[in-house]
Amino acid sequence: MNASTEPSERRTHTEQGIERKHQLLEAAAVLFSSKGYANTRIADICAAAGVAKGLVYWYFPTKEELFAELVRSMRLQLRRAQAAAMDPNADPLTRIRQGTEASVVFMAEHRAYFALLDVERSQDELSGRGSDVADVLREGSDVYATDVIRLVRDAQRLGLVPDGDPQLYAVGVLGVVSSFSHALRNGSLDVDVDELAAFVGGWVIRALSGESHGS
Amino acid sequence: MNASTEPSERRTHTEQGIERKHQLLEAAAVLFSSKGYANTRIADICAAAGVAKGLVYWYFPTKEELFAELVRSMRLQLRRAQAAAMDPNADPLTRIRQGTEASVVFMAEHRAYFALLDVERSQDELSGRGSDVADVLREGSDVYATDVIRLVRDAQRLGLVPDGDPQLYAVGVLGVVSSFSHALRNGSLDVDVDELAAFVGGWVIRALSGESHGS
DNA sequence: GGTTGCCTTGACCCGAGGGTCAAGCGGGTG
DNA sequence: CACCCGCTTGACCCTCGGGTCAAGGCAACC
Repeated sequence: MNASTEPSERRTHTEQGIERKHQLLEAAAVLFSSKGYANTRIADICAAAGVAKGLVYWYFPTKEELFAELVRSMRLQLRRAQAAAMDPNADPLTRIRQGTEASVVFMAEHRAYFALLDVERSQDELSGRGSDVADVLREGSDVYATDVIRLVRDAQRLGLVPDGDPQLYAVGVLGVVSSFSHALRNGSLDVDVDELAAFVGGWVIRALSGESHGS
Repeated sequence: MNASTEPSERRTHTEQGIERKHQLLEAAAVLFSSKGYANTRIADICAAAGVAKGLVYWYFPTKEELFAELVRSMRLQLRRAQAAAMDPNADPLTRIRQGTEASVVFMAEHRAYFALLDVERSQDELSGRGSDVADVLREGSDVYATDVIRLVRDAQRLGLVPDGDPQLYAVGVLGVVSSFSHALRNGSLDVDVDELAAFVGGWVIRALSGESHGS
């Protein structure tokens, strides 16, 4: 009922072992995001990585846990990218725009992988019932929400955003990023990445404030 | 490779048969949208509808086709709701807002069922490979897109929306509706429906024009 | 050379679940 | 009454795929 998150019964890996694990995660990421979780067989992952099927279970307890690890890792990277992009001295609205643009760029650069985070929408797909994974996903998506909610509150306090439920604004902000991510992936959206990021940033700012803010 | 869309080999149904078919669709809708497509067993649907398992295959060739029929039906209803809400004499921007608000209301009223349309995002889940269903989904989501794109173009021509790729605007509009739909379903979003609709309508208008338009 | 422990293999197991089928039921029609 | 046909059943089949396992390598260290 636990294992994996951190302690208990953890295997020790050599240099080579760690690398092999990354290979598997890499292969899994590509397949999951192109064919979807359900349509990706353990055997596919192994074939892609060029190893035998049993090996997966040396590194991961279950398919779900392998997936969860991928999601955690992607999320960590994304948050780092966001944090790096947000100027701590800027006003909340600007910070939201910076975070949004960073998300778009990140998602474009990691197209394949980013699809995984999109799964948070269809969590239901995974949670047959209280699988540990379901928790990981839920708790994870909340992180972004609370972040944005806080920024929106700050912005409202400064009069940059009109009054209204901050949660609603947050849903809008997160949703639009997710939408463009999705559209960019399976879509006929062949625009320049920076252009797209700017567009989305502008979209969010206009939606939040009703005014176009300069870059 | 065809069957079902219309012709060939179609069974004739009695009054009772049609009703039974609706029962099955109803049960399937509830289960699919609460547990997801992959986690819903044919057996579950039958249990919920109180019939034997074999009966499903009297009315539907496969599980996928049953699903596709649900999606088609939901989409039809939604488009009707949108069309009814849009004033043919209003300006394009207003029409977009009306369509958006209608979508939100529709989605709130059909919470459970609407989840199915959300699946269009995770089409990949279904399309193990060129399954007919994948086509139905793709082609279907395009309908909304082209509609919105046309309206955006009109609005731009009238100077109501700044220049820029109409497709990008369309993705934003459709995405935000989908996002709020999703948030409302599995979410802590317990706001009044009309209030939410108004919020989303306003959001879209601001994002499109940079100005708040009155209701 | 032996031993310990990380790593790798591929054949195997087994439950789940989509789909089939032969049989039966009941109402309408000739 | 006999027949057809739409409808209903539930046992059965069979594939697919996640997960297991016993049997090896191959280092490094003693």
